[in-house]
Amino acid sequence: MGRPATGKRQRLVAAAIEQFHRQGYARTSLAAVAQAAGLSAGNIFYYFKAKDDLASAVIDEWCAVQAGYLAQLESEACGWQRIEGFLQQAQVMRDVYVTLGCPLAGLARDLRRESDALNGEVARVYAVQFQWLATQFARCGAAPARAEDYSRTLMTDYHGAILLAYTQADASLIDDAVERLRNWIEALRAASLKEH
Amino acid sequence: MGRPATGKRQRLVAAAIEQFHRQGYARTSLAAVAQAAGLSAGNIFYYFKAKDDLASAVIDEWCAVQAGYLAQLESEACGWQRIEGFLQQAQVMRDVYVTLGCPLAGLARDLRRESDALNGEVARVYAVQFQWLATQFARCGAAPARAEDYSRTLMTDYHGAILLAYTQADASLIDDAVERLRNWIEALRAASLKEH
DNA sequence: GTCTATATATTGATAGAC
DNA sequence: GTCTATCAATATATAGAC
Repeated sequence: MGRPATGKRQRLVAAAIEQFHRQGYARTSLAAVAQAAGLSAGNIFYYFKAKDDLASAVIDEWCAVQAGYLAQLESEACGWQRIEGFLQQAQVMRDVYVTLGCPLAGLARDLRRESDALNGEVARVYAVQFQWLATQFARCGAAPARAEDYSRTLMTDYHGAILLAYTQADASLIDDAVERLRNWIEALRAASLKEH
Repeated sequence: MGRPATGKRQRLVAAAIEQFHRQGYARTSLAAVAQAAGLSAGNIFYYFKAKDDLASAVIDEWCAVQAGYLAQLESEACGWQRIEGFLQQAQVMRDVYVTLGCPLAGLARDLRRESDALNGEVARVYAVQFQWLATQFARCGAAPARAEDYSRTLMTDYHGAILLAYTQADASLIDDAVERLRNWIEALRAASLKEH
């Protein structure tokens, strides 16, 4: 790969993730990212030959972060508890979401408007969540089509709550949605127990 | 007000609305907005002394557009039909939402990251929707606290669907959410009829 | 292979002409 | 009151030094 072992590339990606989230892609200058990572202004172009490439690396990192988080969740809990564990992410990150919004939603908008090349790349990160949830619902006994439908319902309500909590600066929209979804999951579980 | 009668100001706002939606706030140059409105590059600063002021005018216009749309809905339908009419907005605008996302959500992100002065201004536009829905639910017989809760539930699912339809470039997420919410509203209506 | 000095383009904004 | 020529700052990107 020819990547240097100094870890500067990783530091650049980490700095980019934070600044993209905080200020958005367009407003974040490569010079600022380089500086935050301890490099001189123009040096970042050695590691990423264009701003697009840095964005691409950021998306890859988000995919890895999400996959890692969900894998950990899978090792810690079982069945319906895994799905409820997913909801906890919104509460753990609540204040960040209210202040800066969901980083994925921000990136999705920024990158789709900025570069055709990156169009749809962020969808991959969401797809990780969609698919993981569908898998969990299926393992809880839902038929494949049902499992996917449940996943989409949960994702829609979940990310809608994060979005509006951000725009309205009102954390209670997240709390309410999480409670609503918990009740919904409980009802599904009760119904599935009845069947057997 | 001292505003010119030529309508140039209105044309600037209209051009800004479209370009902010299409490319985002940061990437939209004032020169491009001026040109789209038929003015020379620097002339826009006569009508808006800073980019912030143009953004502020755009938000005001969005508030007026939303209020106008909801007032029309109120004159065309009654009771539960009004709430179902609200859902239709997502289906009428479906293709635009999938391609460019919800313009309010885009503005909310852009402006909040760009300027502290405009922080929370976009919340006013969403608030128009929140409040209108709560009013309609209340008129359908829901207690005030319940009506507000219903409004928040509908808004969360509704805007979540628009968001994910955009990020995933998948219109069916909107269709599914609208159908789900229609059924939910029908269930509420049936339950309220039972009470009386 | 790693980094720095510099080019080029574009931006938001202003001073001042008509 | 209306608009134009121009500024100063900042951005991405490159050529080439170490």
